[in-house]
Order: sequence, then C-alpha cells, then structure tokens
Amino acid sequence: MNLPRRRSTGRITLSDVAAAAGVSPITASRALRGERGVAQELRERVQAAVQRLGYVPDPAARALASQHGSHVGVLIPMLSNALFVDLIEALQRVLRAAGYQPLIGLTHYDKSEEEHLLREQLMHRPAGLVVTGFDHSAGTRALMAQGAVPCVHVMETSDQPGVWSVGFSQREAAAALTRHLLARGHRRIAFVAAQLDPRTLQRLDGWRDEMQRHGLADPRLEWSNPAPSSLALGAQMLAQVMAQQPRVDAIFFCNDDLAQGALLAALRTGIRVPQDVAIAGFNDLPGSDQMVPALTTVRTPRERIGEAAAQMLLTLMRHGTPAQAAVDLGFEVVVRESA
Amino acid sequence: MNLPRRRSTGRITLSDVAAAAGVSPITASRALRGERGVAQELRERVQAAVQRLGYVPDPAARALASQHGSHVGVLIPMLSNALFVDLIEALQRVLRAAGYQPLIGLTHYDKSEEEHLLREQLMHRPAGLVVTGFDHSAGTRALMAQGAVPCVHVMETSDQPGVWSVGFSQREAAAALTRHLLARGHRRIAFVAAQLDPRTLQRLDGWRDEMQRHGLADPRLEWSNPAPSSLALGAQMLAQVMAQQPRVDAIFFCNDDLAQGALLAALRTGIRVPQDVAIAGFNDLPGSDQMVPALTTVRTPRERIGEAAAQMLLTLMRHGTPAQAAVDLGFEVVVRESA
DNA sequence: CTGAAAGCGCTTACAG
DNA sequence: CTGAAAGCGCTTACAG
Repeated sequence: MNLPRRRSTGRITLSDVAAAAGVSPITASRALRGERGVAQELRERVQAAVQRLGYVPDPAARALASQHGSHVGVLIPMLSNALFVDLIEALQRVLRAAGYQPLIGLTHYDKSEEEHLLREQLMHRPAGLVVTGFDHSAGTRALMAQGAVPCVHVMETSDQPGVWSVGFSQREAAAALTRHLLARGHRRIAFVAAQLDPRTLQRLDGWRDEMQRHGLADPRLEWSNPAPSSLALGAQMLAQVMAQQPRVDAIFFCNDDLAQGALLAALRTGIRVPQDVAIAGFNDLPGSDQMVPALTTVRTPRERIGEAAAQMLLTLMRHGTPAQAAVDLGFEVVVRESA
Repeated sequence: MNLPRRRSTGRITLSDVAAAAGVSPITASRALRGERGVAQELRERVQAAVQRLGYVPDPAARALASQHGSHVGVLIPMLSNALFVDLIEALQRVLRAAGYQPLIGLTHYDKSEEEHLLREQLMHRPAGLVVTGFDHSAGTRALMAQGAVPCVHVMETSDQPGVWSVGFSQREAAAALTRHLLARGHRRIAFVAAQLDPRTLQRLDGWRDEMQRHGLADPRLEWSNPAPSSLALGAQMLAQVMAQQPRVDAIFFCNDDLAQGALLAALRTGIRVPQDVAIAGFNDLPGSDQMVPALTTVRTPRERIGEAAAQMLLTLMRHGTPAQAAVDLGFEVVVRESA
C-alpha cells in the first residue's frame, strides 16, 4: 500500500530523537548543538531521548547542510622534527575534546606543496585551520583569504590586523642564546643552519643582531646547508667549521638535532666541548639533556603553543573573539654543560 | 514569479557539469568515479566539462549519499616514537595520492583509549582503517567486526583467515639479534624493556627462545619498566643492570632510544662499550648510526610497511582482493660497533 | 521560544 | 549503456 522505504540504513536519526522527545527535528537539532533559545525542559527531553536511543549525529549530513565539516586542517612541515610532534599532540588533545578532528598535512617545508595541501583541505570545508608561520605562497594566501575559514598561525607571532597567532619570537630567543654565549666570553661564535626555513632565518637574524651590537659580526661565521636537519649533517658541519681558520670558539646550531650530531662527532674526533669549542642548540629536543656533555639550548613552548592555538581556534570557530590577536609564549635559555 | 533559490552557495555542482556536458547528473557521477559502463565519448565530454568549469566534488555530499567518507582512520600508539612517524609518512603519501585523507588517532598504548578513538573514527564512516598490531580490547574487536570497514593491521602479521596484515616477525627479529650477540661470544645477555606493549613482549619471546636453546635462560636477565621508552630511562636502566651480580656481558634493549640513552650513560660513567658490556637496540631509529660507539640494532621496514599497507587497503576499499592476506617484509640485523 | 518546508550535493536502486 | 526520481541526515532561512 505505502511506498517502500528506499536505501534505508537503519540508523537512528535526529528525527527519531525528535519523535521520542516529542519535539520537532529542528528543535532537537538546536538543543543538540547547544544553541541558545531552547526551553530548558525541551532541552532535557532531547538529551534523554539521545541517551535512550543511543543517537550519534552523522558528520557528513551535518557538513553538507551546514557547509562546513567538523575537522580542522593542520599544516606543518614534518613530523620527523620532534618539535611538531609535541605541537600536534597538544593540538589534537584540545581539538578532539571539543569534537573536532585534526587533519594533518605535511608540507615538507615546500610552499607549493603547502598550497596543494591547503587546496585539498579546503575542498573538505574544514571548520578551522592551523598553519605554521607566515611565509606562504601568494596562492596559499589567496586561498586563506577567500576561504573565510578561521585560521591561526603557530610558532611565530604577528601584529598584523586580522591575523591570529600563537608563538614566540624566534629572533629574540636566538639573541638571548647568543648573549649567553657572549657572557661566557666567547667571541668567534658561528651560526650553523640547515633547512633554511623562515624560522631558521629569524634565528640567524637574532644571532646577527647581537654579534653586530658587539662588533663581532663576520660573514665567515655564517654557515648553512639547504639539506634537512639531522644528526649526521650536524657531524658533517662541525668538521667543516672546525677546519676553518681562524677557529671559532663557539657554535650556535639552529636546531638541536644538528647540535646533538656535532656533540657526538666531537666525541668521536677528540674535540673537547666546551673547552675547544662550545656548542649550543635550539628547541631542547628529546635527548639533548642526555648528551655528553649535556646540550645548552633554548626551550621552546610547543606544547603550550599547541594548546593555546587550539583554544584560540575554538573561540574563532564559535564566532567569538579571542582576547589577544597574538599570543607570545616566550622561551627559556637552558644552560647545561656544552656552552 | 518563480521561487527564489534558497541558501544557494554558488558552488559548481555535478548538475552544472552534467548540463555542460549534455548528460544526466547520474552519468556524470559515474564517469567521474570511473565506474565501468559509461561510453568513452560521454566520459570525455564530462571530463572536459569538469576542466572547463573547474568542478570540485563535495566530499560531504558524497559521504552522505554513499554512506562512507573519503578518509581512512589510522590508529597508532604515538608519534614520539620515530618508527611511527616513518610509517605515517609512507601511509600518507600513497593514501593521499589515491584521494583518501588519513585521520590519525593516537592511542598512547592504551587499549581503552584505542576503543574510544575507534568509536569516534567509525561515526565518521571511514572508507578504511589501519590499526597497529592485534592486541585490542573486546570492544574494539566488536566495533571492527560490525563496522564492516576494510581494515589492515600493521607491524605484525597474522595468518588468521579474514585478517589483513603487513609487518614482520618481531619475535624472529629479536631472535636473530640475540643469535648475533651469541655469535660474538656473549653469554649473559640481558633483555631490557620499557612500555611492555605487545611487540616488545614478542621481542622478549624471541630473545628467550634463543637463550633457552643455548641453555642460557635466566630470569634475572629480564628487566622491564612500564614507563614509556626514552633516552633517560635507558640511562637509568643501564645503571640498574650494571649494578647486578654477576654482571651481564651484553644488553639487548627493546628499542633504540633506550639503547641510545644507555650508550650515552656509559660514556658518562666510564663504562666501555662493547668491552665492558655490549649494547644492542631495535628499530634503527635516527641517530643510532651516529652514536659513540655506533649502535648495533635491527632495521625494521616501517616505510615499506606503510606503503604496502596503504596499497592493500586501497585494494580492499575498491572491493578487490589483495594477493596475500599477510605480507611479511622482514628485517635486517645492522651490525655496527656497540655489539 | 518553536516548527513546516526546502534544500545542501551527491549516489542508489529501479527501469528501460 | 543511460536516466528520472528519491533519498542520505542534517540545518537554514522564514514565519509565527
């Protein structure tokens, strides 16, 4: 007599909940999303029905109807830098607790790869976006602007209007570490960089600021290698720098893995640290405190950056306004034995 | 006169493409998904229209209509073990190229957390699942069974019917490394474990097999600590083991980070490796080749596991049947200086 | 504060 | 090999 239901999935739907609660689907929807302006009593009836029926909302239907999904795109360079692992863990924890799924995209420090990933992310209509730093391709910037998706930048801060960020001053952190080296009496302090990503370049600036201020600047003290950062590369670059005349008395490696590799190479080749040369790193990655000698470095607050960025994004996604546009979480120079 | 369009999004839809190509939306849909049985000519007209209009399919609509999304859930213990970073990179690369988005869930080696994550993943109707190992809660197993979502297990293999897996024999790998230690003349070989996850336990079995076979088994040689693996823990456990009488002549650490920490602690405390005690690890993580002395370990094929698992899952998601149910990718004992 | 109707953009049976 | 109709499970304006 009546038409057969087609493609029925047997799923408990919002309508089932509404019927059980004796309200319209629309009111059930509003109650579920915690929208203001639903009578307390109806709200409770809906909650009870949800419990009773074991209702689970369908994210796909929600995304289609509301024009945005429940995931947030997270664009980071790579996971093999422990820094980003800590960041992701923290982001994941708070985003997840609020019902959002992080979708991780790995840019490999490549701007066009980043643009490609963003385009891919955007077609999934993310509710929000977390991106690393501010150095993006024109295409990426255009996509972010037109998308109108809430976005927070991490690792660096910016005072540009309309830009949300959580990070610290890479430049100041590098300057602070350089001042520590200077205070220890070092004069010929080399800066050794790999990867040459924007944050490495900012650290280079911070080092250069201090060296110039002390009249110690010398381009021969700047070393770099475009290869990705690794222990092996650190070992290789230590050898290069030490072969130079006149010798440097301290080396500031732009990342801890490089410094760890250098420390191990020093051990292997009989270079005494810090007597023959002092060595410092950046980020305080796992293992740096275990090195022989223990590595002097800068502790960067990536866990707190992850948390704060997630909180800020949550506020934005709920159409709120974060208290501050740029949150600077600082850093800490960790003095150990190597410098 | 005519009704105003409501909530129009201005998006180019499949209907627009179909109209431009002069076919029905349904045919356009079929052509787009590469479904068999669409005339070559229509297929081309649709493709041309897609290009011309810059059409991008809406994953949410697709997911709602087809009852499954375009992402695949990936459940791993954690990212701070470099092993899983390599696995994820590989999985990500091939899954992404095929149009799937990996959704990473971190279980922290906790079965109930895994179950919780899986429940969360499943409500998003993933197209497929990648899970680590076979040691799951009853709830997790039930969810995987009822979900009917294609699933491949990684890191271990199983010959159970209906189970798909890509990995290697953790037990045999540990046995092979133990045989190497034995061949070097070591007799009192300790096994030191952290974390005690299932794969660590399998390695313990492999070591025990060999020790028993040579009549060298001794429960006092088994050490473990439930804390997560780290360099600092390796240092601590080396001290514990070395304080024991009679002394061991070799230590097999269940993971490289533990062994790396032990190597550094030995350096700090004047223990000579391998003369006073030989040290071996497992996994060949970054930095192990740079240690002083360089760490002897087992190289595990996580990149190839990631690729093969992704390929297998792709086959499954396309309703195909993989050539093998269990793919064993082997391992390699890497003999360096420490043992 | 609440609801009836329409629609989000696809795909699934059912026909032919 | 191709298509008209219905439906996936939600939310958004529009009314009242």
